[in-house]
Amino acid sequence: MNFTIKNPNFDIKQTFLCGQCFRWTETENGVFEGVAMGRRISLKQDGDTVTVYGAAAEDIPLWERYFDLDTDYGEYISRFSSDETLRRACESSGGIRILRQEPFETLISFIISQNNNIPRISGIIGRLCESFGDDIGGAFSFPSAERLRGITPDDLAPLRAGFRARYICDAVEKVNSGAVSFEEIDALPLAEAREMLKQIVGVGDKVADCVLLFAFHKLDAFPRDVWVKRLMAQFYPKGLPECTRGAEGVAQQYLFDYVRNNSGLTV
DNA sequence: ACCCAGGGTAACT
DNA sequence: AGTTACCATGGG
Repeated sequence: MNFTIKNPNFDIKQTFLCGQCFRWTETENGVFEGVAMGRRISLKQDGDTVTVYGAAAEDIPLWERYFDLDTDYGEYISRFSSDETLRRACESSGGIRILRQEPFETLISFIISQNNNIPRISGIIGRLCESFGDDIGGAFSFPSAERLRGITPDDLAPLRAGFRARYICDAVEKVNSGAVSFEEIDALPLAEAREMLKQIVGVGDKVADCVLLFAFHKLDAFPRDVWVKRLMAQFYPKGLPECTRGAEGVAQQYLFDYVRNNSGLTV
């Protein structure tokens, strides 16, 4: 079935292409297709109306949660706009919503992301899904940690993930053993949740914060990649402005998308 | 041939 | 505590 979403500050193109997720692709003029939570849907946006195609009726609440439709982003935009740089970032990228993605998929995806570029990240993830995920009718789900139990770097050779293969294996093992517990991470404050994720070889501050922001919706997480380090040095040498307090991750994503899409900025 | 890519690790000061 | 080579792969 199909259903529609009317929600302010929701731009599917910005949301899907801002680098927080890797399994949504624009197939034809404005139509996005992808797989999340083992389900395949497509979406199209006309003005403030987003139409979702191919969703099961009972999954509507699940998608509403995935797209974070209950969060008032207008409030963040209003707060941020007291700062001039952030005001411009909101203008350019304020249609981004921080998705509530699946923890395991997000963890593996951002392990793969390190010292890598977005097209190749998507390629490696796609091959992981084709190799180990379930065929859900023309697409493949992201494999579970349980499905990947006991995997070795050699098993992952077809992915061409390079030195990251052993990091993936370590993550699978620690998730399956319970050393890394998503239930505990969900309940823990940012710093302690970060330390739990950093037990995994190949997970440092940046990857951990991406997982905490894009899967666990800890909006105070502030992933510092090369782009963010550059923009912080240029615009905020003394740190983020007060107006971002408690929603640093939302500001991060607006700023990241803003500087990446405006090559005129000297960052 | 060289550089970079949503970094992290190990081995150095 | 702060710096640096190296990591595997692919595109410019």
